[in-house]
Amino acid sequence: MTTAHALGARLRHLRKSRKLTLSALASLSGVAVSTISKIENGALSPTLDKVLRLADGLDLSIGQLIGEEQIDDHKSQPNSRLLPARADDGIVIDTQNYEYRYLCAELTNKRMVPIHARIKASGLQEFGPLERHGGEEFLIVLDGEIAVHTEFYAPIRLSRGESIYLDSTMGHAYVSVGDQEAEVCCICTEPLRVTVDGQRDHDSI
Amino acid sequence: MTTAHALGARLRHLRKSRKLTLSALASLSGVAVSTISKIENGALSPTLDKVLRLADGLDLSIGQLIGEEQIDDHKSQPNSRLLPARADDGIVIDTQNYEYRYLCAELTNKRMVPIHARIKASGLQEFGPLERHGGEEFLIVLDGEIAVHTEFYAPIRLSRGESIYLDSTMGHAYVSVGDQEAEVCCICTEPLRVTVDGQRDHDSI
DNA sequence: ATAAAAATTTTCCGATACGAAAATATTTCC
DNA sequence: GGAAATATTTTCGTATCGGAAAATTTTTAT
Repeated sequence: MTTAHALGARLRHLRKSRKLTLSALASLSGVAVSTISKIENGALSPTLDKVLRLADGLDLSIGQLIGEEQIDDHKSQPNSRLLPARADDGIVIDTQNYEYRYLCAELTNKRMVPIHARIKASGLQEFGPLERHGGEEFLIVLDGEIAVHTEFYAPIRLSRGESIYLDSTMGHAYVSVGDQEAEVCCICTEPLRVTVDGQRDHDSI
Repeated sequence: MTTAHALGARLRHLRKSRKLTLSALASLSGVAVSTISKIENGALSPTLDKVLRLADGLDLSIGQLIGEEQIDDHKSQPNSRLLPARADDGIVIDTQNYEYRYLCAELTNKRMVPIHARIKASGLQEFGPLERHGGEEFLIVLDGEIAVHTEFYAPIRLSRGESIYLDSTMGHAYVSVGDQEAEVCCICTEPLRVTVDGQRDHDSI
């Protein structure tokens, strides 16, 4: 079975990368050397019991050992990435309601997605159905004035310098108020495929 | 053994709460009825193989089935929180280098920490040692001009509307350039205890 | 190159997981 | 209450897991 084999390879890799011998891991985990060897070679489909002990010995969660869960470097491994976004940098996506500009898009694997947007729509009927997606978002008005329409709250007006935090799973729409198109900066916790011309085709807000 | 028993109880609870019979779960997971029964009664220490199939049948990750990992509401259960931050809202913290204003602080358990700040320091020597903390941060200049000093990069200047994304584990400092104090909006992925008068005592940037 | 040491794989066998079917318990419906 | 239906547990045989020790392979040292 492919899963068993995958686990074997994974376990071996994790053990080797920590420079542990079979017997070292055996004493850390309380699983016999021969058993670990067989697991690594896919000659055995281990009981949960053994897998939990191995995960414990390797100081991993079972999800991490199995490969379901990311082995997270965020906390342990200090990164040192940096990327400024100049005035006209960024990937621009133009939609009915917004003109998005993805900031710092060259920096991948970010935990936040910062977006600069011009808000073109100025009324809910013009906007269409509320948007919804995973995660949370924070928005601050850089210029102009906007109204925030949501599924469960009365509309809220925000002017320059004001901001809002909301759960993106709740339907929401930002529309400009007044004559000028408002500018905002929006930071999302999860990327989303945005609809352009009814087709989802861009990593987006 | 307590672990086996715990898994049994957990599995039974999860199955019942979904109103599944043993045979229903059996056909969902491909594990025999008798085996599931024995696992639930702690009469058996199942192989990883079976546990993975059960997790799959219950539409859970193995971590969630085992109880190591939270059964997470973030993704499945849409929240609907919302909080606007008005011009003079927010918790203000005054330090040597910055005057912080925590936005939307009443909304707890956020995945991002938005902060409005006035940058008081205007030179590195005035600033003191670089700051560092966990997570990542995104900063956009609302007014004025700043210089970004970091541990590993040459200083970077940003003026109004420009922004930067960086790993907060890298030493960093923002200082105002020119005569006026710059205003910025900074969003962090992790709260940090900030030092005031040399004592860490506030949840902060 | 050879011996010694260390690491890994294989062998062997007792213990146990697993599934089919039988036995028992529980629920449903007159 | 009793019969039928449904759900769960138990039984039992086979397959396989798991550990100790033997056999093999790899590494280290001289």
